[in-house]
Amino acid sequence: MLSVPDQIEILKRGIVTLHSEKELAEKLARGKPLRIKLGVDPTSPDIHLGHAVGLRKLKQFQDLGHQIVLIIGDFTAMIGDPSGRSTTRPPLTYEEVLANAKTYTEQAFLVLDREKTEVVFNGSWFKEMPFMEVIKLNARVTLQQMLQREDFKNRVNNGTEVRLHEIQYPIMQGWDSVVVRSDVEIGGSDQLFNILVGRDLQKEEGMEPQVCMTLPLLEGLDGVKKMSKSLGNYVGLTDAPKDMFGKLMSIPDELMAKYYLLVLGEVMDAAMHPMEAKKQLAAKCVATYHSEAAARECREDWDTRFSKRDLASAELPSYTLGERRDVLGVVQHAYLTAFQQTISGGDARRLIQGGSIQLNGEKLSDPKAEPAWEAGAVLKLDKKRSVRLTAV
RNA sequence: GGGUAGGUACCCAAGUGGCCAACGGGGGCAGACUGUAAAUCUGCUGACUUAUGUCUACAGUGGUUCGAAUCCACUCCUGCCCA
Repeated sequence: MLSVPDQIEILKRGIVTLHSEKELAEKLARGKPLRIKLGVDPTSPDIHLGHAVGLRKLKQFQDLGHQIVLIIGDFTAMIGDPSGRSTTRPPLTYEEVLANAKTYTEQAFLVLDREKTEVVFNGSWFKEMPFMEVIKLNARVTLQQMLQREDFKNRVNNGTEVRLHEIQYPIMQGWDSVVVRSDVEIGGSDQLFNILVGRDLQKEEGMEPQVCMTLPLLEGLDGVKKMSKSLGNYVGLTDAPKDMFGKLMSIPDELMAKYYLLVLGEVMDAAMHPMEAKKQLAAKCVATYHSEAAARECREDWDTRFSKRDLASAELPSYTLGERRDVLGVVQHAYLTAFQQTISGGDARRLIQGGSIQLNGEKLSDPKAEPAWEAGAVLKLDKKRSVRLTAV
């Protein structure tokens, strides 16, 4: 095992807060593997790069020989973490949560070492908890403490509802720490309050409080809001290589340095042309979650399609005409067969009239026209998607 | 429990009998411009193979009316004040 200062040096990289470095040093100094907790709520089936920030930190701990405890919040997911939210989360059924949990852990192991990770479901202790215990737990936290939280405070002030189950969330997350006897808990910076509740509860149970470590939140593709599935501004770990590459290319320039740091754990070369820097970011990310080969392919594909604007020689999904020959029908059919996406006639019409639909570079702006479709021709559907006609 | 203000499209929000598929903003999509992005400008943003057309939609159910998001009744839901 590395020396304490060396470990701390690695672990402190890229974090926002650490309560406290002294406590962490003391724990590390004992020379025994620490129990590192990260709780994730399977509210959606996919993990994205935002979640991966925490997982990468865990991996560092894991590589240093510590024990990772990944808590799957099957129970807390049904409440939904109110952190940073301005409205109550829509409830999920338990079946949905379990299904999500399954794919979730699979994806977490794209980053973590499966063999060395302890995975527990918090439903295993909350599901059967007697109401008496719930009351006791609740007695330990005051309403005033809860209302200090920015998100609750804002909601109260704005007259938006705050449901009582939502204020249970921090208590439950804190209790998780007691149950798994964590030495360190990791979370996004919005988790600070919740993690600190865990410290309080541990102290009350006569345990040594966990060290609290928070990480920056990764902004999503829009560059402003936190990356999240519900906002649709995320890059999924299992996104197809080309999607992953394309999405990363669409992030605002200002965000690149942060992505380099949090997604790749690297420092961006500020001297590099932004375009090149972004391509490398995208390629490295694809290489991490897919393969080097895939990364190279994506990059070449990107260069042909966008940098050289040479759709003709790019590799595109092939598309075979259906019954209908008019532009409107073909567009709808192409979306459906090549991308499994149903678009309404209205949407198709809007794309056509907006000039998005192009056949070999020529705009097809009349929905009812029946142009001469030829095998090998390139039909552009929208910014990112084109198809190549096969048989006619 | 009492009083009171409300519930309009993805979100905020206007509209208070016909001119309403519903102003405006945000968001989203597309085009031009680019470096892919940002910024800017433009168009679009309920569904139906554009139709002076039909259907579905202004919390829900019923009603009044030639005609309702708009009026009435009841129901459900939320905020605020009081208990």
